[in-house]
Formats: sequence, structure tokens, C-alpha cells
Amino acid sequence: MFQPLDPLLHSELRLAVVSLLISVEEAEFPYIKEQTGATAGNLSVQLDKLSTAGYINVEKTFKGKKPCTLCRMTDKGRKAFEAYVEALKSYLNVT
Amino acid sequence: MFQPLDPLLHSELRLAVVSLLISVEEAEFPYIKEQTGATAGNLSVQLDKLSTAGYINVEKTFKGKKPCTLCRMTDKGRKAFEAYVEALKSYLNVT
DNA sequence: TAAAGAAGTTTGTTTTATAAACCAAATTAT
DNA sequence: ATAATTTGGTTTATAAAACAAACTTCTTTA
Repeated sequence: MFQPLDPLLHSELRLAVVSLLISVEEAEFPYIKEQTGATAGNLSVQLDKLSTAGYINVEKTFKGKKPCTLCRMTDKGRKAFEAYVEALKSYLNVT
Repeated sequence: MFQPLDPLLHSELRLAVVSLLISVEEAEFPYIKEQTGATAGNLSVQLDKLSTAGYINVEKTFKGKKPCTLCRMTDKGRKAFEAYVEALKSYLNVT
């Protein structure tokens, strides 16, 4: 009847992050922060969780002398997102 | 960009309950429990929250001598669900 | 060289989600 | 008749999550 929802994705901020990364394929911390409206602290924590789960890849580089945190989806993350969307449909009466 | 998600609906069990009630218009506690796979305790708590929010109506009646808890959506609940689904779309890249 | 800004991280608090334990009434078994 | 089980839940306790405030480090600007 109802398919279980991946708790890692069933979170407003993490879902926004993943949704964003899926469409852009690569984004920097401040950009994600701006687009999602998250605080830096919350975003940092949620990126960590997604990264630990292997859903995204976080690369800490430098842009000139400034630190630059680059995020991109992994294949695992993309698949998880697709599965999540499919599962959601069982709740939304969308065929 | 991303529309806020009503926290009352953005919960696996409460979403399942609402999704169920929207399609059947009325259901008893044990049926909801069975369909959602929830424990009675968890279901009881979540029904309370939905009821307190005015999203569902909970009527305690009797079926012969047995207690019978009947639940149905309210208009407010139906609207909230529709709004939630709309908001979700901003995360799913579904047009 | 002091102050302010950028880019994050860590820590602490408040909510949530959830199951275990509990309760009361009704039914079934002995 | 009464003990045990089932039904239909509620209350309570705990573990996890979400989140923001405070902090850190480096950099740029006054």
C-alpha cells in the first residue's frame, strides 16, 4: 500500500539540497545556502549526513585563497532520489 | 524556489493517514492501523496531532458494545494536503 | 593593525517519532 | 463462574532529528 520513505531524503532541507544538486550537477556551499534559505549550521549538518550516506560528494577545495566546498550528487544519491519520488507517489494518489 | 512543507503533513505516518482518509472519506482506527502498518501507540499519537490541527475529525462511537474510533478528513485537512502536494512539486522537478 | 566579512563547524536545546508499557472492556476457554 | 485472551486504544519514556546560536579560522578592508 504505502511504500516506506527513505528518512534521509524525507527531510525538508535535505530534500531541497538533493533536488537542487540533481538539477545543477554541482554547487558551492554558499549557493546552496542561498537557494535553500538554510542557515549555515543546519546546512553543514545536513550536507554531512547526505555525504556520510554516500548520496552526495563533498569536495573541499580552494577558490584562490578562499575555501570552497563543492557538492555533487553521486549515482547512489540519484537512485535514492528516484526511489524516493516513486515511493512518494504511493501517498499522493498520483499515477 | 522551494516552498515550505507543512510539518504536520511532512511525516511518513501522518501523510499515510491523510492519504488514506482522502481516498476513503471515513475510516476506523483498526483499518488505518492495518493499512499503514503503524503500531497502535504511534497511530494514536499521530491522529491526535492531526485532530488538534483540525485536519481530521475523530469521533469516538460504539459499534454494538465495542468502542469504535472513526476518522474523516476536514475541509481544512483536504486543503492542507493539496497545498502540501503542490509544495512538494517544487522539490521534485515535476511540472 | 584593528575591525569586519566570508565560510564553515561544533554544540546545545527543543521537537519529533516511535515503541513499550499500560488500561479497560469484551470475548473465549476451562 | 472465573481465568485467560483479545480488542481497542492511551500514556509514557526514549532515542533520534532539526535547528540555530555561538564559535573558529582565515581574509580582506578601513
